[in-house]
Amino acid sequence: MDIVFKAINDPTRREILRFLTHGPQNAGTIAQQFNMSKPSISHHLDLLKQAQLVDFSKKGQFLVYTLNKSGFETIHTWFQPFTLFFELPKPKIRL
Amino acid sequence: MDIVFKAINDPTRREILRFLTHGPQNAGTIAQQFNMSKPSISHHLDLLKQAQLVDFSKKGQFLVYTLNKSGFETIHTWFQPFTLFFELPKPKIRL
DNA sequence: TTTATATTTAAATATTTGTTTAACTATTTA
DNA sequence: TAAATAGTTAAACAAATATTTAAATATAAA
Repeated sequence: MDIVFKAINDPTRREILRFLTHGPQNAGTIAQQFNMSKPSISHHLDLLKQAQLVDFSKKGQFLVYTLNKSGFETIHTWFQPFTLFFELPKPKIRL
Repeated sequence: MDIVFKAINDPTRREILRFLTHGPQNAGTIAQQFNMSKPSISHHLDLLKQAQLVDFSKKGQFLVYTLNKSGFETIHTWFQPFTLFFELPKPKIRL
């Protein structure tokens, strides 16, 4: 659980997640969006992977990253009691 | 925005937030829940305050902390696009 | 094969973070 | 007023983090 919160703490990683809502992307394509070295992005992707916020599959020489529902469910589960407390509009994620 | 994610990154701070769903609590009462020095808890409360996840008011010699909706709304707003993403129909087979 | 491309892993480093002890401020009680 | 209580602020430091450059791995193209 800790790893998910660690993962979304970094602004670059949050941008990567946002970028992936547009669909699956190669590591290189993701790296291009940021003024940052590839190893740094690779490190961020690794952390997002550990948090199960992204997943990847190998397509030839490319690694294609996608959003992974599991990590987001973890966040949702943590957040739920507070939405009840405040009666915030409920996130519509399907569990 | 960054400060909110920083705030919820720490497990002690997440426990404090959870504890406050039971209602307003004095700093001292909060500190008692944790095997940790008061200054450390005070520091965590300060960060939660900066993130607008908690608020406090002075009652005599006591500081009474409560949950603050603002910070949670920030999290909710950030989370929303991902809930929408996972509601979309499953990706179709590529032709 | 050899070379180029895509990406990760490793090593090094500066910055940030969480914790503690000690000192300080404010309020209550005797 | 003096002493006790509630809590914060300050200083110091070890541990964790994000970044970079350089080296390594794997696949594709020539």
